[in-house]
Amino acid sequence: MNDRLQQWRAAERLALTLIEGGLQRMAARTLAVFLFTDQDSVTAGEIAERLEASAGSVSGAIKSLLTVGLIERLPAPGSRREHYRLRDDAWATLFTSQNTVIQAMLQAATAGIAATHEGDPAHQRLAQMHAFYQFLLGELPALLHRWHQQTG
Amino acid sequence: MNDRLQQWRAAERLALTLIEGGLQRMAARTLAVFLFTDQDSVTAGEIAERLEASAGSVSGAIKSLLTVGLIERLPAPGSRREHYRLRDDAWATLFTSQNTVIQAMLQAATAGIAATHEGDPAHQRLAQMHAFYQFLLGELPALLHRWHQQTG
DNA sequence: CCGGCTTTTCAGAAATTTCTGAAGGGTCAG
DNA sequence: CTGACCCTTCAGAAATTTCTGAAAAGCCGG
Repeated sequence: MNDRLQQWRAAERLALTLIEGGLQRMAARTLAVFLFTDQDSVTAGEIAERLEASAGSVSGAIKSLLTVGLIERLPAPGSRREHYRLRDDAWATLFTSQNTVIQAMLQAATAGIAATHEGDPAHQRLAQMHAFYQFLLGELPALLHRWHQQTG
Repeated sequence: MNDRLQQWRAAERLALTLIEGGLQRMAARTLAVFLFTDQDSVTAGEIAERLEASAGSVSGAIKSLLTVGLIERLPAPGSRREHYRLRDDAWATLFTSQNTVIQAMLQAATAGIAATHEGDPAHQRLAQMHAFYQFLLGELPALLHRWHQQTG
């Protein structure tokens, strides 16, 4: 029946999922708009209207999405308003942004290893942690490579 | 010099990293204790003392760590207190717990695809999203398999 | 079965995160 | 140069998350 309603529901559900995945609330809702819009690009004002949110919070959300690299600002098409759209490799980017977490884990493990003595149980546990994240860090580039090849 | 101080600092830093990774504050600090303790297992009371936190919050943290499968309750060694320790495959488990997020992403994308028409830009974007997470979901089992092989 | 020691539960407090609304800045048309 | 429009910034408000403290429940030794 009502396609619009269906889409609105799907968009809201997706936003909730994105929040689960670690995005901030308004950033997640904004990203959902970028996904579900029928236009090629949208402006901050359009997002605010669609989400019934203040211009301020939308501005903040856009800023964070830009920083992470999920959306991009389009070369101004002669209009006064800035246009944005979802980047092509947005999902891979979102996934990759966890690499920083992995690196942080590695560093934390390394620091812990340095602070403990060889034989300590803590030392061993930290070594295991280090090994796992080292492994992960090594695997991810190849994983993303396979993805890019597949879409080729 | 002061090993204890070094270890305490490393533990706190690791807790902060874990929080970045998505854990709740107290759960992260508790996990850090499990990593850095020199004992084989610890009790809730010991954790509360070390973190200078209330027994209540420690109880909540332990509960959540148990649920995610990062720690395990040990068969009572004749004592009145429950003993817990870090599970061997804790880190792989922590990583795997993101699979649920991936599955949720897939479902959200599927719902969106169903709610849009074939030619729509939104339809295409959702299809791309779906493809990526489908790919990821397919890769992860093999990744974890390689990890388990490597450790032997 | 009782007493003491632990842990769990939960309502309220504290802290943190997130949103809004208004002021300010930038840009383009005229 | 001016006016209109839109976006950004930021202090304060609102909402959510997280912690605590006290009460209650569980468990073991005696």
